[in-house]
Amino acid sequence: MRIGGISCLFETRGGKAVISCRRHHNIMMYVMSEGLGPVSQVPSHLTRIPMALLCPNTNCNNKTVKGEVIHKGPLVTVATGDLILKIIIHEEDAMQSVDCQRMSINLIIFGALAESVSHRVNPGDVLWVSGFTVGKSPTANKDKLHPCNLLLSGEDACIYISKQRPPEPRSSLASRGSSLTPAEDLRTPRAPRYTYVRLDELKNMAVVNVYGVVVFFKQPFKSRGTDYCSSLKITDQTEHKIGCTIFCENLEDHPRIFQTGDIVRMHRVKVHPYNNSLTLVNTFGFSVVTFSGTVGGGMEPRTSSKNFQLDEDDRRTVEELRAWAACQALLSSVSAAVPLSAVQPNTYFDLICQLLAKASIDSTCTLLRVWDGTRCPHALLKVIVEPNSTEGPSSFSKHKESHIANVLVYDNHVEFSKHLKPGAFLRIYNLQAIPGSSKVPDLTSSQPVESDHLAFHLHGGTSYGRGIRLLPENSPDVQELRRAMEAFLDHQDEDVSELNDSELLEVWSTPPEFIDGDVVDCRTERCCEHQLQLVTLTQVKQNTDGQTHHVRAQIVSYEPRQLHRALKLFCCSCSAIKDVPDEELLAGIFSEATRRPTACTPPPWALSGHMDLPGDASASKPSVHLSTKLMTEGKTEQLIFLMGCSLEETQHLSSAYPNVVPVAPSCGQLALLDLTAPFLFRGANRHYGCKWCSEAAVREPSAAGVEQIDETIIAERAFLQCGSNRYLNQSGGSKQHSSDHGYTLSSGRQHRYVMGPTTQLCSESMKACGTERNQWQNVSHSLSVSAPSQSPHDSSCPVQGSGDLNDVSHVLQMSGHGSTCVSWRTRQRVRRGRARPATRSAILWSSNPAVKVQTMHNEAQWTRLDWTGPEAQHLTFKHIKCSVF
DNA sequence: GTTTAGGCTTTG
Repeated sequence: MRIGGISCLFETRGGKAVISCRRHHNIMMYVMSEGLGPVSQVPSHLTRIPMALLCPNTNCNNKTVKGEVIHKGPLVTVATGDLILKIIIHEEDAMQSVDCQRMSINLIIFGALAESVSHRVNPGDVLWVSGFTVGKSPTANKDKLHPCNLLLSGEDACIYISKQRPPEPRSSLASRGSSLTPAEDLRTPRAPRYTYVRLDELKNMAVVNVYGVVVFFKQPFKSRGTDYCSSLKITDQTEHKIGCTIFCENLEDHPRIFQTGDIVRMHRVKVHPYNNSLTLVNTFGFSVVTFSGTVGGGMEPRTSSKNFQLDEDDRRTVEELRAWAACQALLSSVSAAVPLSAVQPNTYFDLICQLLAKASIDSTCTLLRVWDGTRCPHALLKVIVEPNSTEGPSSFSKHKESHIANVLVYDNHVEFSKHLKPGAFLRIYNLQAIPGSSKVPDLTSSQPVESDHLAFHLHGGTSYGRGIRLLPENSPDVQELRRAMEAFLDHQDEDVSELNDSELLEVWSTPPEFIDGDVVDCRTERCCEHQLQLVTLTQVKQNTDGQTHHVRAQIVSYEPRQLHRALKLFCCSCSAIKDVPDEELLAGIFSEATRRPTACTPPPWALSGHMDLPGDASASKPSVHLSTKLMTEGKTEQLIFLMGCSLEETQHLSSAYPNVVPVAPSCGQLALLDLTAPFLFRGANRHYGCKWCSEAAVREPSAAGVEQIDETIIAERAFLQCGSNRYLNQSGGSKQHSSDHGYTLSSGRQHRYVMGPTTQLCSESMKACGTERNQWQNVSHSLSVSAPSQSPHDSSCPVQGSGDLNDVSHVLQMSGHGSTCVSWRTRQRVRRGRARPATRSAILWSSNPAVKVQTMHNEAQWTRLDWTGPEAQHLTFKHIKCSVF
């Protein structure tokens, strides 16, 4: 409703209308009283449209979308002062047949409406929205919600709110079993509910379900038995504090606690006596769900359970515990996370940060280079490490460097750190800030450690909850971190904009062939000590005398648009560079190979047989060839040669066997497939041969040969892990992967393919074909990058997600071998109420592997690159603005 | 239907 053209806030409470008008805000929000039927208050000219039917060209005139709020994000203030709020609503009464991804949708609300809604809407409320526009959701691949967003801004945007019934005064902890109203029973038949026991009513050896506020916790650590062990202490309104010990083999089954004050719901824990008190230990069927402890915060359950239930009573219980805990002293003394800007010397604190780079110092110490967008007022410890021992960028701009903290983590945390990737968001628990000099292990005298600087140490062990936790993207802490980083980057942009582009010689895509004859203004933040002599980039490239030139470069756009195209296969032997083949092409090569006549003489060193693939009794069985030598050494499964498998099946099997080589009959003998296809599958990583340098022959592997693979793999382990982490899954496990690739990768007992009892061994009449050693030397020479497949994510949103992009640049930097392509991070920014991609990315190629391309770490600033003449001949500039100086 | 650990008074 709009009154006299003045935008208003209109509420009805208990049947009474409350109208307030604000001249300067366009707020159209209606809070409907519970007593009145909400539908009757939504204007009749609005037609409800099911969420499933929403698409970017939907006609939104006089349409309304209804849904229950299942998530409310924080109110975000962007650099321009605009406000943005994201809410997820769920269409509860959608038809069963509807694609469930389309039943929940993001609402992006801008301006004053965002602020009002943020204050008045809570999870559980039901909204009718109108006056929206439909946009493509850039996060659909990630959040698995509706492929569209509803955007609410401007005068037409309007939200009708039906408030959730206020909590009843009774305690929901007491008697859940009888709390259903008859109406609820009739509407939705529910699974049996759980009864929760208060912490003062625990009976010895009873198996119970409990709720509690976390007052202490340790991250899961490896026990001496088979499991990881989590230790936590919880309390509730009874003020009893109960220790809990959770043993689970899988980390994801442990409570996902980020901080004290979080709320846990545990099912099936057993009460054990210990030291004159009671402890809860998980028992069969255990499951745990964790919620943020923030009053009014989101209700996203953190759990790995697939069938968990969460109803109104649960939400109420969580809110009651939140409200209760907020008034207790028990949590006020806990160490809250502290930004770098507020770190005090000689204190222990938690740091929420992003990992930028890491480097191993020695077997007991790893350096984590982190930042949180704020600057520590104290001088920070500098640790000098070899650039090639660093994972992630080895240097940063001076400005960014001043915001980076060096964290030294010890002992058990070293192991955990191995799994961290640059770009990850972390909470580091119980960091100590130590002033003064600090000895860092294994640093030579040429690598001095500065004194009187603040050093951050994460000591070994798990005492005081010491540990590191990966934070998910949707955590409020990460969102806040991102805002701080955006602020940093925005500030940086302001510095850059002071440069006058017209004063610079700009070169797009290719180096210029001439200079206008005018003197180029060489003002720059860097001073060059050499004599300045202006030359063109062409002259730089043609120069053969080895003179060093300085080139100033700034990225203005990026290529290729599809990120996976940024990865190239590079052959060190012949310097060939080629694209990573896409999945369709590869599938075709495998498919063609399976159709070949199978008559073939296996080599004499192999034992051959068949492999049973589950669920495919009618199809011809793939052949498998194993090395007799490896078998006698007990390494039968180290390396298998597979014939007659599709790409998908090969990928499946590579999750169960460490080294899988696809082969096909060729001229009656065993041969590798066309070398366009990978010749070795190692987990999620694929290794490619070079068509020009490698022979497509299969030779007998030896233990030495297999070790050679291992050496190669070990040498490249970090970058291989990168590939595997990116393309296998995000959950850290090795089980699922579906939509991105169109097939599922599985491992573990459940889906493991086995070589069944039908394996036939026929070792006679086989023929050798070559020596063993060269084959694997070829392997080490020709393998390059793990192959990403063409995923819908890449093709539709090439610049989405800094994580992916970080991965790419990371992979490229790690690829070593002279594969000199460099990529920069891009970032998505929100400005003036709209998401606007600010692309700062480029790829620089060198056709000569000997040329080491210098890295530019600051995507928005001019960076100086130094090359000597002969090296420059091999350089190609793409989509960067260059100026010689 | 077995085992693991059972905070903590740190500290390279």
